Amino acid sequence: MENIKAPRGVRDILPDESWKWASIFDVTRKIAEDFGYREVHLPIFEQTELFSRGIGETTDVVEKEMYTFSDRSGRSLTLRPEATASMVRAYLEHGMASGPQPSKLWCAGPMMRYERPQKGRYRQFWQLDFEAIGSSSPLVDVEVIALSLEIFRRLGLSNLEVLVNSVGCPVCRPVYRSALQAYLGGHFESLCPTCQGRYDRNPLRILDCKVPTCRSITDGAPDVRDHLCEECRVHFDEVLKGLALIGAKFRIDKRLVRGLDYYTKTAYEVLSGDLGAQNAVCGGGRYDNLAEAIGGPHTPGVGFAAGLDRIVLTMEQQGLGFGKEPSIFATVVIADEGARDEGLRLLYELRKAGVPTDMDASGKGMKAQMKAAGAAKAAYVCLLGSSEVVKGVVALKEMSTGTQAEIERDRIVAELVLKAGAARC
RNA sequence: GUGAGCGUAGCUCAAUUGGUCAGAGCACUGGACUGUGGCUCCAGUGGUUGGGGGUUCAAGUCCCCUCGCUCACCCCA
Repeated sequence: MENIKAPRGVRDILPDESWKWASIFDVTRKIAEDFGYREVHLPIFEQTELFSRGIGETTDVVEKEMYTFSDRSGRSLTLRPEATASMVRAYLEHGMASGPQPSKLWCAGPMMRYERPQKGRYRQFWQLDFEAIGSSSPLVDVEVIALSLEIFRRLGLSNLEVLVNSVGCPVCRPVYRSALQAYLGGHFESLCPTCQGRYDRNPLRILDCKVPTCRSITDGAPDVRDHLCEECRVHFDEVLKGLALIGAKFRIDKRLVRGLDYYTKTAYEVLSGDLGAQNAVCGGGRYDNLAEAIGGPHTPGVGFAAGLDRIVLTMEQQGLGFGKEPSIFATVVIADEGARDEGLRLLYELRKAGVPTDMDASGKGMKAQMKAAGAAKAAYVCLLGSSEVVKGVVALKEMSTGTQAEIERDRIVAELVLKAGAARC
């Protein structure tokens, strides 16, 4: 066990941090209920084809970021790099189309991508994933976006930017693509090398380039909105109208394109101003062709994924609170060995009664036990020595004030249950 | 995959031009206060200075390699 460390790009979420994560899950779970989304737990590995066909063979994720391996029977499996494809797979596999539509589902869990780690980017990262599958209504797009914004609102996040765009559909995207290529062709020599490479493979990505010269070229590029087909144009307008109606703050960004092939129509992103270069805290959109791509019937869907690691980073950066950190409520302190048995009994009576209680197990001196109680931020100490045991009492010390009083042994549990209950409110 | 910066006790960091430089604070454990925490004081545990090689009388301190971390490109949550 010497020198074995966690693999590159993964990390341990330790107690000082994990309780913050738990509080975010609490908030998320409540919002899911408020919006009518039900939780599912999905496998963290799937057949490789699910992702290669669903996300798109030529995407970066599939080409170079997947953890793919064969199991002992030779099947090719892949650690999930995202959840949407799994969600749609589960929807199809369990015939959810026969239930009320759309199926509104969510899940939370780790995703794995083989990338170079940097601020806000890990090889195993956590996402909150919400999907509404089985409806093509723009109101569902609105709901999904609104849900993500509600999460950030309740967590108290500020300095966020919401970008919305439409990436069209198989009917109009090729038209726009050609128009874009025609325009960019005139500036080909001025584009950066990577963009020149993107020109044929994925010209839409050039809109996203950060190189200043590319940006100034694309400033004058044709706008997707002028090339959407009737259906996509109407859909986009409805989404924008719906967002405006519910008072969502957002900006239309014609440069917004998504890296995954399955997106159609609505694409959106939420950016945090308090992260590094990896500033997307949430991204999503509509994927009406995903189900077919993985072998199912045509099934529209829309959803988003929010990055938990990045949410936590942003919240810490903004100095936001995470609710109350759990701590022990009472500590049983033994003054001498003659009280140890009684102390043990009291410890478990309190625990059974639901009072978070601890007690030293290693035979430390009383002073050390008191110190530990203080360090654990216990609100009360139940002090037991031989004399207390004989008298049938417990010396109850309130740590914040230092005051101490003797309570009858048979009343102590009820007393602490009461105090603990009051402390929770 | 590419580039830059950095790697000294659990944590945060010291160590003049290579020469008692392997230290401090915090944390932890114990003690001063033999039945009482948060303050103070004292002591102790803890490092083959990421690893390997080289230069030198002498290297955390210079050179090379390697591993790792961080940030950025790329891409995205």
